[in-house]
Amino acid sequence: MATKEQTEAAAMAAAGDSAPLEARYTPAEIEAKWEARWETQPELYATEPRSSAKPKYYVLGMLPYPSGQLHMGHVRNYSIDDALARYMWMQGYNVLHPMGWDAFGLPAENAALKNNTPPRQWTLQNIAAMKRQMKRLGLAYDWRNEVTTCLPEYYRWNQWFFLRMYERGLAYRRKSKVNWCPQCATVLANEQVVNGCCWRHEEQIVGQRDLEQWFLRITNYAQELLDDLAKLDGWPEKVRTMQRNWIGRSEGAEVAFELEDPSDGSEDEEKARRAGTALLPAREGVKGTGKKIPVFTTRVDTIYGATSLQLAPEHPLVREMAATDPGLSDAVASLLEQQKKARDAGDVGAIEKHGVFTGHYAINPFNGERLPVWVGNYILMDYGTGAIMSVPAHDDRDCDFAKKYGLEIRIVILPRRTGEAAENGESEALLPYIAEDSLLINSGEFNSLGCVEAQHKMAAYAGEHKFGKATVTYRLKDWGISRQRYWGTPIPMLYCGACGIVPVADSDLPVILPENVEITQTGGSPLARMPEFVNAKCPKCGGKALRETDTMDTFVDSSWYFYRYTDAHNDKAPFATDTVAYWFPIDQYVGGVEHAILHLIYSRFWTKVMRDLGLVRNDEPVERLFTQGMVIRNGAKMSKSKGNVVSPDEMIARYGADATRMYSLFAAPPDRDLEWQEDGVAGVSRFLGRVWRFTTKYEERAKGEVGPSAGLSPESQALLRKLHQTIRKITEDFAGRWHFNTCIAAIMELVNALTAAEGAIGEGKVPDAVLAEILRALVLLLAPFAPYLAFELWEHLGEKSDLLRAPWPKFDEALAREEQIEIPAQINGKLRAVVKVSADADEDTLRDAALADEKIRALIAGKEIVRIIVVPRKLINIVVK
RNA sequence: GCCCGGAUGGCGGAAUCGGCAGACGCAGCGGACUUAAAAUCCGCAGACUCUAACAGGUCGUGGGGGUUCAAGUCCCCCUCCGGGCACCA
Repeated sequence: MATKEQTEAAAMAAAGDSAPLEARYTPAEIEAKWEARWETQPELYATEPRSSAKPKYYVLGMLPYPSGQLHMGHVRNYSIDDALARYMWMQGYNVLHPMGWDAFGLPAENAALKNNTPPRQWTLQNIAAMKRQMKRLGLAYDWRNEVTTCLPEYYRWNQWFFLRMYERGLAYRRKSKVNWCPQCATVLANEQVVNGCCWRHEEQIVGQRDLEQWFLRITNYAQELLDDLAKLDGWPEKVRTMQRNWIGRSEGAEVAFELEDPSDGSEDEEKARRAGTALLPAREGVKGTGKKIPVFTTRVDTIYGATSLQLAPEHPLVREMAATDPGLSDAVASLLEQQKKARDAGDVGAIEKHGVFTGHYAINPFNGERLPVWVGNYILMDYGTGAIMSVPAHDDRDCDFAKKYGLEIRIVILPRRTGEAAENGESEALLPYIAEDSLLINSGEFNSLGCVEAQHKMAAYAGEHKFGKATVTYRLKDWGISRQRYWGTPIPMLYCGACGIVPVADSDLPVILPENVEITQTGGSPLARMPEFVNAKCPKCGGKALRETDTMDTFVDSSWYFYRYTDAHNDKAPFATDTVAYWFPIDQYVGGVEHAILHLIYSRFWTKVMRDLGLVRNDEPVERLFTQGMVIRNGAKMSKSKGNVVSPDEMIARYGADATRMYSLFAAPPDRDLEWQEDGVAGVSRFLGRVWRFTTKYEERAKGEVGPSAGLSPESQALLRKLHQTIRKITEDFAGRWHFNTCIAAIMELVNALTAAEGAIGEGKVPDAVLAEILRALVLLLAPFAPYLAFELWEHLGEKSDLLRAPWPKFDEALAREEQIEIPAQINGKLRAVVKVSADADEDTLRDAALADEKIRALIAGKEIVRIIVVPRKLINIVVK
C-alpha cells in the first residue's frame, strides 16, 4: 500500500515533467544541493580567534537528550536560536553557536534491555541519526566543537570537578533517606519527584530508602543563588520567581524547648498530664532533663500562644522515646503507614493530619509553661529542625490539628484597630488569625509590641538567654548526585579497608565506565557486579580498595557543558580560563521552560563553584534566557500516548526544511504555545514558492548595480518604502521583541506588494536598480528564517559572497517614511471618515481637513462642537452635542 | 489554597506608548487559466440589520462594572483554560 508521502511524491514528480523547471520551487533539490555544499565546508560556521576585532556573541540552544529522533519541540527551539545566530553573523558579530548531546541517562539502559544493544552503541547511533536531522534542517553549527557527555574526554572532567569539590568539602557522603523509583531502580533528586511520583514515570509513586549517598553542598551557595537572581534581568520573571521559591529562604528564629523531667510532677497535674491536650502551668521546681528540642519558627512573636510541640515522625527524639514505649512505637508506625497509604493513593497534596501524644512535656523557655509533645504527620523532618511549636490560634495547620485533637487554642495577637479586634481577633470562629500587622497580648513583657518588632526583640531575648537565636532557613537542600545506575559518570572514589574513603588520584582519571556490561532488570548498579571494575588499589596505602559503583546524576553533565564548547578538545583542563572569559557569559540561551529550576539552578551553582576555584571569572553563566512555548496539536502537548505526534522528517520530506522551520516561527510568537497545523506548513511552503518564482523571474534585471533612490516613479517609491519599513520592523524585533511571526508576516506583505506591482515592473516603471536593491534585501531578510532558499536565491542574483556573512540590510528612515497618510476622523468616538493628509500635518491642518470633509460636515451640521481632539499622525475626534 | 500566564472571526494569530479591531496565514466561497484536474493567479470574506442595488446603520476582543473625547490595551470584581508551587513551620 502506498503511503501518503509516496502518493504525493509521485504527484510532484509527475508535475515536474510538465511544468517548466524554472517556474517551480523544488525545496528537495535546493536543500540537497546546499546541504551537500555545507557539508564540505565545516569551517563555514567557525568562530574567529579571540583577537578578532568583531564583538563576540554566544548563542545557545539547550542540548538535547539523544533519544534517536528530533521532535517538533527541538525543531522550534533550534529554529529560534539558529535564526538569531544567523542574524548576528550578518550583523558582523563573532558568533559561537554550538551543539552537543546530553548523552548519559536511563533510556539507554532501558533500550539495552529491550533491544539487547549496548547503551554506548545505542546512544552513538541515536546521536548520528539526530545529527543527520539537524544537518537536514540546515542548522548552523560548527560540529568541530561538538560535546558528547558520555565520552570519557568529557566525563573525566565531571570526575575532576567532583574531586575539586571533595577537597573543598563541597562533596560529601552521608546516609540519607532517598526518593526511590522502583521502575528506574534508582534514587531521584527532590527535583525529579513530581507530585510524589517519578518525573519519568508519571504513574509511579516514589518510595523511600536509606542509602549512603554523595551530595554536593549547593546550600552553601543558597544565599548567593538567591541574591544574584536580581542581576538576571535578561531572564523571564517567571523563571526567576520559580527559582526564588525553590530556594525558599525564610527568616525566623530557632528556639530550644527543654524536655521536662516529670519525676516530681505534682499530684494535681497527673490527670492533665496523661491527656496531653492542655498546658501545664509554670511553677517552681520544674526540672529539665537536659534534652533540648530546637524548633524553627518564622513567628516567634506568637510563642506565648504555643500550646504543644509537634515532632516529625522520623525525628530522632521520637525514635528514642518509642524505644522505651511500645504504645508510642506502634502509634508512630501507624502514622507512617497511614502517610504511605495516602501517598500511594495519590493523595499527596493534602494528607489528613494525624498525631499522637508522646507522654512527654517540654518547657517553653519564655514563660516556663510545659507543652505537651506530640508527633504530627504534617511535620517534615527535612525542613527546619523537624520540630515545631504549634500555635493553633495563629497558624492554619496548627489550628486544624488542635481542633481535631482538642488542644488548647490561645490568642496572643490582635489587629491594631480595636473595631477589627472585636470582629476578628476575639472570635474563635475566625481563627487562625495570621496578619503580621498586629499587636501582642498575653505575652508577658512583650505585650503591645507590633509583631515584626516583637520578632526581633524576642529573637534577641532568646539569644541573650542562650536558648535560641534569629536564623535563616532554606527550602533548598543539598544536591544528591548518587545514582545506582550504569550509564553515567563513575564517581571517582575508593573505599580502602585501611584508609577509609579515598579519592581517585587525578593522574588516574578518567575512571572509565566499562563497556562490556550486562544490564539486567534486578536493579542496583550493574557496576557492582563487575569485579574488574570494583577491585582497585588504594592510592594511599597500595592495599586493596573497592571502587564506588554509583554514577552521577546526569544534571552534572549539563551543569557545565556550555563551557566545554569553547575549548572542546582540551585534554589538560576542562577548558582554558582565558577562552571562557572571552565567550562568557552566554549572551542568549534558548530552551524549554521545563528546565527553569533543575538545569538552570545547578548550572548557576556550578559556575559559582568554578569561579571560586579560579576557573572562570563570571558569576553567572547566562546573560539572557529565552524560554520558548510548547508545540501542541489538537490542544495537547505532542506525545506518543496521545497519538498526536508530528514527525519533523515527514514535514521536511513533504514541504522542505525551510518551510518546516519557518512555520514553527510563523504560527505563534516564540514564547507562546504553538498549535501545529499541517495546512499552515503548506501555506508557508506556498509563500516560499512565490518568493522563488518572483525572484527567479526578475533575477536577470536584478543582477546589476543598486541605484540612486532619487527621482523615482511613485511605484518605485512605494516599493522602496515598503522595503525599508520591513527592514526596520525585522531589525527592531531581533533587538529584543522576537516576534518572528510578525517578522515573517511583514516579509509576506512585502512580497504581496511586489507581486501586486508586477504590472508596473513589467512596464518599466520600476528600474532595474530598484529591483536589484529590493530583491537583494528580500533575500537577506529571509536568510535567518529560510536559509536554504536564501542561499540559493543569493546565488541566482549573481552574488558570490557568503550569505551568512553578508551585511544585514540597513533601513533608511527617509525612504521608510510615508508621505501621505490616512487619518481616521471620528465624531463622538465613532469612525465617520478617513482624511488623507501629509504625514507631518500639524494639529490645525488636521482639524481643518476633518472639518472640511463632506461627510463630517453633514453629520455635525446643526450640532454644537464641544471639543476637538487632534492627535497628529493618529486621529481626529470631534465631540458634539 | 498560593503565585504566574492566557481568553480576540470557522482556525493559528495581529494591533509594540490608550487612538481605524481582525495585519499575515490557514480553511471557505466566487472567478481566471485548463478538455479536466493539480499547480498558479485575481477577487470576496466578524456578526446582525436595512436596501432592488448603491449606500448606510447597530453590535462586536470570556462576563460584569468603572476611568477617558477614545479601552482588546488602564482600574475593580467574576468565570473558564494552561503552567508552576503546594502541610516549607
